[in-house]
Amino acid sequence: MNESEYLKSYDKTEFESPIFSVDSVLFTCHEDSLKVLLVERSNHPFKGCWGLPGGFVDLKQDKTIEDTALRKLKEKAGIAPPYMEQLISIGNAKRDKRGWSVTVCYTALIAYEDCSVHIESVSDANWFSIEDTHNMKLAFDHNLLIQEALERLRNKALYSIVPGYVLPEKFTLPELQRVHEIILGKDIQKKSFRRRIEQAELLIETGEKQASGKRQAALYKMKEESREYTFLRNLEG
Amino acid sequence: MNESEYLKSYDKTEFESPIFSVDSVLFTCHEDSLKVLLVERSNHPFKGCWGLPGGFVDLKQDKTIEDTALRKLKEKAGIAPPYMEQLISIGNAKRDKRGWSVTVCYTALIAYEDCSVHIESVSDANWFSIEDTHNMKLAFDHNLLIQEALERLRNKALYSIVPGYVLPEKFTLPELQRVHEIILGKDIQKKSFRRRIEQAELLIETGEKQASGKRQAALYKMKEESREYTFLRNLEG
DNA sequence: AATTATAGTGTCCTATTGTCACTTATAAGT
DNA sequence: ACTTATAAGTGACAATAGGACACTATAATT
Repeated sequence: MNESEYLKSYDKTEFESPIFSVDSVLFTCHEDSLKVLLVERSNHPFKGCWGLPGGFVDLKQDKTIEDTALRKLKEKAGIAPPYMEQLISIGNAKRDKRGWSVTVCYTALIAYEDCSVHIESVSDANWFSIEDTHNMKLAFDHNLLIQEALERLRNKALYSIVPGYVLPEKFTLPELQRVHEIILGKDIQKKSFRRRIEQAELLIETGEKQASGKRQAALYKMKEESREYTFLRNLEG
Repeated sequence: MNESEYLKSYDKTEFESPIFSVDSVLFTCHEDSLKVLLVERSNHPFKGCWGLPGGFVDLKQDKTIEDTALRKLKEKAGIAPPYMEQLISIGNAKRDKRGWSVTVCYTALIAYEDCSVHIESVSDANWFSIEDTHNMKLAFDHNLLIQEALERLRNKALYSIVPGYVLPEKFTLPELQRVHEIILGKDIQKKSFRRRIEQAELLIETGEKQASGKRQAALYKMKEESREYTFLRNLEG
């Protein structure tokens, strides 16, 4: 049998395969607290429970699993997040009562301001403080996924400025530092923080200033390279 | 409809779902060269091509996707590797001619000596130098997966001693350093390398010495914690 | 015993972060 | 207009850990 004959005769329903879904842990920062987007499930299983935004691949619409994650995020948050990264996949016989199930989970970051209007308009989606989710029994193993995402984000805060993607396009260095401090749960030396960002030339100074507080802080934008950049040396964890 | 009624009526074949598979990039080090285990495919698609060891989940046998990866690796390498870590998942409409397909890919490390006998006994599996795989057209997107795994392994070599899992249980510091040098493709300062391992107390000195070469090197074992440990500061990439 | 190659150490240099006091800019109150 | 309070941003030195490289130690070979 040659390949084209094989492909014609191939029936993918012949072997039982796992249920496959895609989920996302979407973080933002608001009022000095790290938040995660949760969605109230309208269907079984875990009907009425809160869980991560996600769902099944639409084989017609989605070209990649990232498309699936983005499509589901856009439904709930209104826009595509400026930062998204694959976190982990979990697959086992127990996580879903319907049967053997696999999820690919993404981590994403977005500015609160960029989606607050949409989220407030959607009745079944809401931001929750990370600490609050620890006391909630979320759908499936979504508590675990949030925990994994949080650990990854904390690591990122130590050796990159990726956490900055929870801020609007233009932001100040004190704002960026505060985001890192919230994620790490501890204060950072202002000088250390600024110095490494300056040396690595990770930000573009817009020339504008933020008109708030006392002395006005300079506004910066992310460089595209900052997405990938990792410092040679971590901030001390 | 309550949950148990829902579960009874649930038919997972109702919605088309992607083909789902699990693959592994198994590395070892031998004769001053980084090797990867490849398997010659006996079935379509890519019949006759070399590809990564992997396959479909056996819903009866496998409890988790890691079980699937391990089962397939054991078939080809004879034993379970001492280090395994999830690398990435790739899922899209194009990677498999049979249809929309997802793979979860693992990276694993093993000592050459621990599986050479088995691999030599298996006709369809073999070690290939990383450089050689670059000139081979592997099945599916397996060239890409190897590339991703290699980048991850290089990173690990900069901030951990995880690459040591390509050595037998007991090994010398010069051997470990050589492994890192092979992976990084550049020499490392002996003193720097030894110092950081000593300071972090990552290895157990067995008290034995290796009887080869001129001066005999001390033999060490991995500590279980070394699997997770990351240095605060990288070796210079 | 001398030679040689590899294992392992001592020491100084360098780069980056930690610490913290200091200066600068702006809003608000007098 | 001047003062004051507060947050932004800088200067300077200490501490830490890797880079460089010469040195010593140990075993096999001659």
